[in-house]
Amino acid sequence: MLTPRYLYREDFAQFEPILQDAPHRETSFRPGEELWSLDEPILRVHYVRHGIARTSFVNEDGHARTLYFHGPSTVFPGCHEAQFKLELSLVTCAITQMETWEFAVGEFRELARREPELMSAVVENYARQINLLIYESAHQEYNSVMVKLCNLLLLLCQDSSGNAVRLPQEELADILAVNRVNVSKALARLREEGVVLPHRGWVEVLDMDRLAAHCSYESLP
Amino acid sequence: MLTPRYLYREDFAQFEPILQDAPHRETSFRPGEELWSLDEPILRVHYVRHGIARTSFVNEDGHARTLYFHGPSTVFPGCHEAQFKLELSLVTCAITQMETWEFAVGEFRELARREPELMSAVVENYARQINLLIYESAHQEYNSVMVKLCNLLLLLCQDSSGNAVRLPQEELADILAVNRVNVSKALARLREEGVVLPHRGWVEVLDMDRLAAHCSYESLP
DNA sequence: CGACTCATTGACGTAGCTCAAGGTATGTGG
DNA sequence: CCACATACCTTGAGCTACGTCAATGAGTCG
Repeated sequence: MLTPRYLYREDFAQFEPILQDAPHRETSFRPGEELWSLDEPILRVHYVRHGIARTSFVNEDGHARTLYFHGPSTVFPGCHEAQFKLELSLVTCAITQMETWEFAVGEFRELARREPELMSAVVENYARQINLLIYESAHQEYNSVMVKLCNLLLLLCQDSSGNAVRLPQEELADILAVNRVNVSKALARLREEGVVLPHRGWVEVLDMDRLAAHCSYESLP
Repeated sequence: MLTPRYLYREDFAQFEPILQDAPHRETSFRPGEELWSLDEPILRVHYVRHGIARTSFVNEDGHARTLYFHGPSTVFPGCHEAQFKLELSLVTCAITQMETWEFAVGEFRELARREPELMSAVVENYARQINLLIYESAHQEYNSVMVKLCNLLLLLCQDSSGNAVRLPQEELADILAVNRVNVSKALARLREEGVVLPHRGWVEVLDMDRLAAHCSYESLP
């Protein structure tokens, strides 16, 4: 039974030889550079060789909500044919140095049709996205900032198999769609309880069990 | 450019002959009957011949959030292999009399692998779900109850190509994850403005243009 | 050292939740 | 056709979690 994941990685590792043989362009991005930008329809697909990118949705007022992170051996944004208005408001931004293989979305789609295994992996990947989004919109929405934050910290620790969440508080707030100040206040309470130790730019989890005790059922493994 | 849709229909109409030939079981459901229930892993796929179902996510505390509606010629929930913990909290319930063809999920998956066109339709369908969920979790979350409600009414009218939303206020509240009382209050304001006329069990939209004026950019066609 | 980003803390206002009481359509059985 | 039960809807009062604003502090880098 799988729990939601914010960081995607390794989902397409087995297809690297196939992808290498298919026509593509080798591209690289510096930290902060955008893989695609606002108002840009989705015409390219990236296979990540190295580095991590963040995809977020930018509202009319400029508020950005982080949706997920893409790590090595992942493909995004996908290969569906329909074009959605909302996709124009998505931004993907390299947060570390990145190397990718870039495909035209139509060619990637044809490749996937010829290779049923690859197509199945695309479906699995979409299913994982749906799972995360249902989790956020149907479950997290009802939780208090405190529970939301604990859920997020727990899931991020599971993603990275460690006890360090290497994101600044503003990033955490953007993932949760809550105010940065309230993230700080919730962390202060958790620090008093001895559950976490906030640092500049990252959060250290001291007591994973007590963190889990704050979490909701859907977030536990 | 497509906007989000809460009601799915006709997406798989062209595959009806293929599906008819594949091994399946003809099933029917009365209004209120559950196609699948809480704590039930997803082992079956339905192709809807007639009627409408509602899928919702049920929280620990019993709060249900409506995710989407499935109408004629749609397939759901899909055919991915991974099993997510969250899926145990999903409930699909017939809201009208329904006739469906039921497939074992594994067999449907094999069928889709043999028929690339069908697999592509599955991908398009997943993409549409992702689009709706991003809309809800990244966009609607920031809006006030008033704007949320107007967005929903507009999109539902587009789904049904009419000016009547045939859902009780409690259903609207469950889609928006807001309180039923606040839906009532927002509708009262819209009634004063002459935009809508609330009835028992449904809402009539009197002035579509002024309704759209309340809506946010992402919700407009 | 100064400039920058990131974090902390407090004061304040308000949107939306909860509770509660009452009103109005719809359906059923006598 | 009326009495009654059952949804569904309306409106108001009170509370609180969270957003906003603002001022200060603390780590990092050139």
